Amino acid sequence: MPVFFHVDLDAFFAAVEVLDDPSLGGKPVIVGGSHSRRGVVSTCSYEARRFGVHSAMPIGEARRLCPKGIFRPVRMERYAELSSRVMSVFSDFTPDVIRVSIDEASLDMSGTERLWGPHEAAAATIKHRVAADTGLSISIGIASNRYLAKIASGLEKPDGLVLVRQGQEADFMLGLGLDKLWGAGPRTKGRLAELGIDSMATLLSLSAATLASIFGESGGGFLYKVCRGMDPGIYSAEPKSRSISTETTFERDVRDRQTLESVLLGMAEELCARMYEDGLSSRTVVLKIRYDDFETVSARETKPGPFIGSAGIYETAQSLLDRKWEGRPLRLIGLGLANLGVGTAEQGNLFEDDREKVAKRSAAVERAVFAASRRGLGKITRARLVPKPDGKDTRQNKP
DNA sequence: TCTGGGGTCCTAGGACCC
DNA sequence: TCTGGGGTCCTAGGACCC
Repeated sequence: MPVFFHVDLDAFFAAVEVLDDPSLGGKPVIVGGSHSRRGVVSTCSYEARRFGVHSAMPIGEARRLCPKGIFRPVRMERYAELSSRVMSVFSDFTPDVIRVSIDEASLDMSGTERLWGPHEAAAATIKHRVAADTGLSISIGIASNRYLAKIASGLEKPDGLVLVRQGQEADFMLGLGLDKLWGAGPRTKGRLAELGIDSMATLLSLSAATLASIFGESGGGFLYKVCRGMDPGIYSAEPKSRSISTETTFERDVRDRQTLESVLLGMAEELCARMYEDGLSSRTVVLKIRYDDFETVSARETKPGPFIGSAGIYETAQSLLDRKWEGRPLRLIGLGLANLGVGTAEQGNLFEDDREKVAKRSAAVERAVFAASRRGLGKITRARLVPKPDGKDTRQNKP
């Protein structure tokens, strides 16, 4: 019998802040936004949630709702470190651990009763181990498929443990409100409400064909399965495409081309370095801009062959900016690489003309520079990225 | 009180080829 | 002269998640 545990760290970022500063225990801790005017809440403690604060809420609103809240910036490296320790605990219980996000994992615990006893006992053991090794608290959902386990893990947070018994999958879903459906966001829920579908039972009464006609083949199929307690296959496959991206929201809107270009140049270099580190290559650049009225536009360009070095990425970004930007003030700019594949550009089938030889040589130099800066041999950067002595660096969270 | 950053997947339409 | 599907690649936008 297949059995999956879904494990979710409770208020993870806020819990780490309390762990590292125990005087925060029992207080409304709100992580996010750093010092930015335009930040949002990333995670907050359960004490803060009692004031109505929640994830993705603008920091200003959180401050208004919870004036005595303790606001902390995001320390992603520290969270990543603890996340790794927690994940390694999970690996002691089963070799099949899917790390879903920094604070969640899906464990295939099928056939582990001999080793760890009944599932609820095993879950309790995992909780103890995580608490002993890291001081953190987790919630666990247990079910015969990953989707139900995921739902179950969220029902009794914090420190929750919910088991969906074999054969009870459909009944379990029937007992839940539509608000508990994972994978149906505000848009889908709104559409369901419009159609008068206000309960799991009503949703269950609709045929697969009806659902597909309303929500499309994929969305309809998802809803059809999920309300029956069947696995829609949320974490099953390897990701089809990989992409990496970076974006920044300016402290104040920007309409100066020079500023935008220097931000793009820094982004091109950062993305290029990440791509090399992961041993990937890409032929597609994606530019994203958001105007002051929040209108968001993207543009992409795919080249016949992979990018070699950051120069080509930067040049493509510039031409995309030419094509898309209307010159109105921007609140955000972002750059990404899509269609990432394994293998460095050198291994791709490229024409060996002279220009490319030169490009390769400069890419090799660039890689050496990235490697050197990773080893801490001083910060090497292009002159254009150094803030002018009199000017302000408008980039946020970028020292 | 305005709305972060990093991802994945889906859809619809166009281009191009057979 | 007009009309077909099917397949693949690409683009832009949107939904959703943590």
